[in-house]
Amino acid sequence: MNRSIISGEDGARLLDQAQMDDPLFVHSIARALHVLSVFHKAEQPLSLNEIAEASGTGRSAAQRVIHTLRALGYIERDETGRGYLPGIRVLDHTVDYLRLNKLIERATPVLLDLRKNARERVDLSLFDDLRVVYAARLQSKRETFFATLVGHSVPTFCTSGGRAIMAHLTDAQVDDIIARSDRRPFTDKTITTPDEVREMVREARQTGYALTVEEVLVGEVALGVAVLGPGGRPLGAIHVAGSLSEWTPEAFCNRFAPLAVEAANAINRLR
Amino acid sequence: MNRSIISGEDGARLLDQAQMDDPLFVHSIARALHVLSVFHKAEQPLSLNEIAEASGTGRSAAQRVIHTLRALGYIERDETGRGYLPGIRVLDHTVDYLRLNKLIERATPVLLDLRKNARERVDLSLFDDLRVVYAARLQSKRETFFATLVGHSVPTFCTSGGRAIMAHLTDAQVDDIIARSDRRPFTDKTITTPDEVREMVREARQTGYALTVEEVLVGEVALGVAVLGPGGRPLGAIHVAGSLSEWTPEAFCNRFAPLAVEAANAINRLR
DNA sequence: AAGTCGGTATCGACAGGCGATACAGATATA
DNA sequence: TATATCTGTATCGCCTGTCGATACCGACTT
Repeated sequence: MNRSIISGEDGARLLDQAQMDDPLFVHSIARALHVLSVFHKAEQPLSLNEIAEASGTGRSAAQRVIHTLRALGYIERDETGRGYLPGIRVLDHTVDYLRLNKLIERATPVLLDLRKNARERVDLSLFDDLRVVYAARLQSKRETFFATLVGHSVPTFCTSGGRAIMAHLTDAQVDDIIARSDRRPFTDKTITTPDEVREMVREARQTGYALTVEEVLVGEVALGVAVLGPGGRPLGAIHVAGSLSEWTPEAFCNRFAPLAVEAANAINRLR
Repeated sequence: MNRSIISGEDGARLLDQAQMDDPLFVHSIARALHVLSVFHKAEQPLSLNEIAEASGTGRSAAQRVIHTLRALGYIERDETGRGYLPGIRVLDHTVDYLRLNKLIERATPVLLDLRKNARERVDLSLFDDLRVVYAARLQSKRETFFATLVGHSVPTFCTSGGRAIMAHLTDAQVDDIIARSDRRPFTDKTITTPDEVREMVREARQTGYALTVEEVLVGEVALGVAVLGPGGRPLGAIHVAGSLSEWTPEAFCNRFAPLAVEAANAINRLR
């Protein structure tokens, strides 16, 4: 049974025991955000009871949290039908994050230029440990709903950008990421064995880019190149994604690898 | 002095007296989210003291809130230089909001199709009282950084989409929105007087769309059509935006008004 | 050194959030 | 119609977890 792409990576980091007895840690904040995070696994509006159960919070606490988040605009009622949904207010923080992120700012013009030349979908993803998060998405002609979503995250180990990023980490760090990752496959082609992933990373170290074929989405070929920060540390990656109905993996690679590598270099130089 | 587009509309709704003595209202949540909202007015990383001052929270409380939000990934340190920034974790909620919003889901394919035909920038904005919030952005060839930001918000009264939305409200509601809006101009062409705005809304009621020329961005012409929900209530709008270097307002209107109206109808029918 | 600013840590008091419980309306099952 | 099970909402006293004050440490400036 393959994994659904819909729910994506679970961003909910379970609160470890460590911060349970951190005197500076404000638990009510964690509870509230944990309640809001429950929607990450949801595929429809959630009722009070569902939220309470899914978040492990009691009914009473969940009620008060929802009440508060609703008053602040972070949760809304589903207009048609019953239940709650995330509120539009979360988008205020989205734009704050995107706006204030220096990498996104300096990458955007380069990406727009790349998309103009490539005429395929171009994305910028940000490295976040076990996952990469799409922060900018420039569509091509025909796309799916999910290919337009900012904030969508996918595992580092099985994406082109993630492998290009790992190519700039030490072997120990790569092994660590692979070991801690949930490596359930998305498609029949998802490469999940540690050895194979390591091999892909080694290849990426040679060529300067990583190519994945149908590892996350059937019919999709994607090419990723890492974007670097101070000290050569990888901060994210740029992706070019196309359809196997139009390209063989080899042709795709020949056509876009130089463009993408050049774009990544341009971004790195802007530092 | 014209208003900067950078900071956008201030999404921070001040907590009224009403919820001060609401027994269900959890104040620590409000405080935390208020601290996070401080970045809405920021244009660079903020220090602890700046956050404390800007949020009106004391140093101690701000410290604990920041500490907690940082542990959860909602705030990060600026790697180069000092201070704090919003954390990547906020994008998890972004994707939850976008994913679970039925309007966005059913509008996306239509928008992608519209952009394919129009070959200009196409946006979907959502109606949120005094402002409209961009929820989907499909770029054209050359764009600016800000034109790619999901979550960016602009005032209802002076945008094409906002006026198209107001055309579906009662006169009383329109007057209310105009009266409560911060009507400082963005450019020299921003129409700010209540009478003129009302006149534009009346026009939009006639034609079924609204056109704005350089009211938010110099050199930009934008056309908006409302998207409706149950009972004919406007939920948002689709926009087509182009450059005055390529189009006269009339030509732009003749070319794209039919396309945009048709697209909006298609979205409404999908209900 | 003396001053400022950034970030961190400690601690006792008391407000404010916690859980339990109850209530009301809608939809379902018999 | 009665009964059950969902919704969402409201009340209240106890006790815990958060608050503000204050102190501390290091990095820059002057």
